Amino acid sequence: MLWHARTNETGIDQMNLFAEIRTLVTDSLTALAAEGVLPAGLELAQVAVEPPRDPAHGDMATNAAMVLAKPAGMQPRAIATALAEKLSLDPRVTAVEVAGPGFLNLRLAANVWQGVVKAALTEGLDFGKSSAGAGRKVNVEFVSANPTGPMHVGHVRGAVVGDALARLLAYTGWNVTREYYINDGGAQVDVLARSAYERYREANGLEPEIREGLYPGDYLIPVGEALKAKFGTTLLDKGEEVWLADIREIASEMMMEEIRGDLAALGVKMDVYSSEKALYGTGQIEAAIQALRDMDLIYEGTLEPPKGKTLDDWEPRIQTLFRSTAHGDDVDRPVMKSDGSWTYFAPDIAYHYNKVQRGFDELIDIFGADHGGYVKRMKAAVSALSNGKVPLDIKLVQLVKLYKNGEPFKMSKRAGTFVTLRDVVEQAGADVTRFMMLTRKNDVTLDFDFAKVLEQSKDNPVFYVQYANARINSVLRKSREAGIDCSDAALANADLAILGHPAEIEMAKKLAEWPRLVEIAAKANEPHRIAFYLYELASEFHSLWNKGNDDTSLRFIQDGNAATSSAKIALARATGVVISAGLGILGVTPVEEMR
RNA sequence: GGCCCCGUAGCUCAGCCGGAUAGAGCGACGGUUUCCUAAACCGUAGGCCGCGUGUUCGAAUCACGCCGGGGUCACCA
Repeated sequence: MLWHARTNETGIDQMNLFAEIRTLVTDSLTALAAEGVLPAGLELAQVAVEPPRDPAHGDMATNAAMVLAKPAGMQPRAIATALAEKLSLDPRVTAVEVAGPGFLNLRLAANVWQGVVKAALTEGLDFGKSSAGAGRKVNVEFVSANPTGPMHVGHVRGAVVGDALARLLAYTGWNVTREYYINDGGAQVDVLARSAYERYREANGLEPEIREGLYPGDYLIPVGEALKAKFGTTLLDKGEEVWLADIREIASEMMMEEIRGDLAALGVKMDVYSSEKALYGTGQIEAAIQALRDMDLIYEGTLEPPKGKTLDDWEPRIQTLFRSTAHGDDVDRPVMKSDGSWTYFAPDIAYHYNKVQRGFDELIDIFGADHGGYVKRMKAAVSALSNGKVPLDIKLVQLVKLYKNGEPFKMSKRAGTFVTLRDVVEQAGADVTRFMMLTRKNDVTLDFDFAKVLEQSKDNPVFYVQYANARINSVLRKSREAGIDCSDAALANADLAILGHPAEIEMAKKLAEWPRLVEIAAKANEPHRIAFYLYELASEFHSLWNKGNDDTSLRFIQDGNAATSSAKIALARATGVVISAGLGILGVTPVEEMR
């Protein structure tokens, strides 16, 4: 067999064709150096093996000759010619040509592509998995919504992006922790408590006074009932100094219960919930600040007013500041208010310090785009507290614009058009919602049209991908009815050399991109790339399917020819495997039928 | 004013760890159903990749400077 899957150190079979061919190229270059054709000790890091944009240029292209020309002190063409000769000795390579300024274009044997189909069938959902993460620990913090109410549509995107990223990293060998930071230490939970208190009065038959600045939502009515059940009427005539702390506790816990339910409805399960409030009184904040102080990064000082922005109430005041400018920030940031209490930043520093101390090799935060101004100081803090050893990547997730039938849909608490996560999931379904949330890069705003996401047409990428999977399952169903063994093991042993039609080879080539795509997406922390790939994969499949209309030899089921059928069904099933693996990373359930 | 993000086809957006003639969907126009699900497919038309300079063998991609849009900016979280 010319092609065989490689087993890496973690025991996961992987077959990344691009990586394999790159190894072939670098091995060949090393051999040329040993033969004295090339100088010894060339740096090969810049050597890339990629699919050429134009398929007419072949299956793989490498820039090796151009990258090495200068360090080797040779003409690109000379290197290219020597390398081409070496590469053409490999049985996987059927043609090598020097092109353009010095590209080497490779064409690969059909059985290489057929081998990809086999690999997908034997490896199943592990096809494309990698050990790039090498078991390193990564913490993905996302959602972290205030525990003051149910999650609304604005939180959905962050939840989906965070969860899909976590799945993607797990798929690539990282040891992932999903974490939610509960913002329960600030004034907003006092507001929650006061709002809940009014609902408590209401539960006792009094008229609630939902003053300006309190949370008016109905979702606090059950909290009022619960408070009545617990306290009866005992708190009715008491001031908040008596009840505030208790009610804050109870109400925020109930809200977190609500939020956990919201996340579950979306299919998101956190590994760890960390509480901001729990950091107070434990000395953790003080310890984190002290650690910074020990590095001479904390000082008492006065900030300049922001230039170009008029603050009528600006007055210089002495505050405790973090010298974040020493780690790339634009101005130093206050960690303590002038009254001696911590700013929001201080516990967050302690929280991130805690994450560093828990031994994570990398931290990722998913924030809403309105927190953009917070990125540099947080990175500065982590950089300082980890001695620059733990990278923090912060993904800002842009707004979701809601549409109903093409009309913008404004959310307003007052007008009662407050769209909750539950509303979205109930109307669109968790799968559709998740996929749609990943059809844009995180830093671009996303339109979400309730009518469109439920439409069954190509306009709707979720449907389009699911439809391809349904067609594949339809083929498998019919094949089984016809008595063909459609187990993956049986299909993997089919005579795949039958898959020789260009359209079939194209399909296999698309499958071959999957491991590489996963690798790139994980390296960039960009799960949306999976969604885009799946769309392309589905497109390739629909195309092949329709070619069967004109050319019956391209149909998957070939009546009366079991061997041919098995090979073609294997190709369909391999595609289904990759679709399932991809949807799995997005947290979307593949459907078997569209009806 | 500082910082961050965005600017690619009429519209919505991919591509951006530098690679060859820049892609997809929608919309427009023209085709494809005795056939494994036409809920699909195929084709045509449509681009100073915001502008400029630089780095490079090579720039949509990197750097710097502009322009336009959005976000954000000391005791909010």
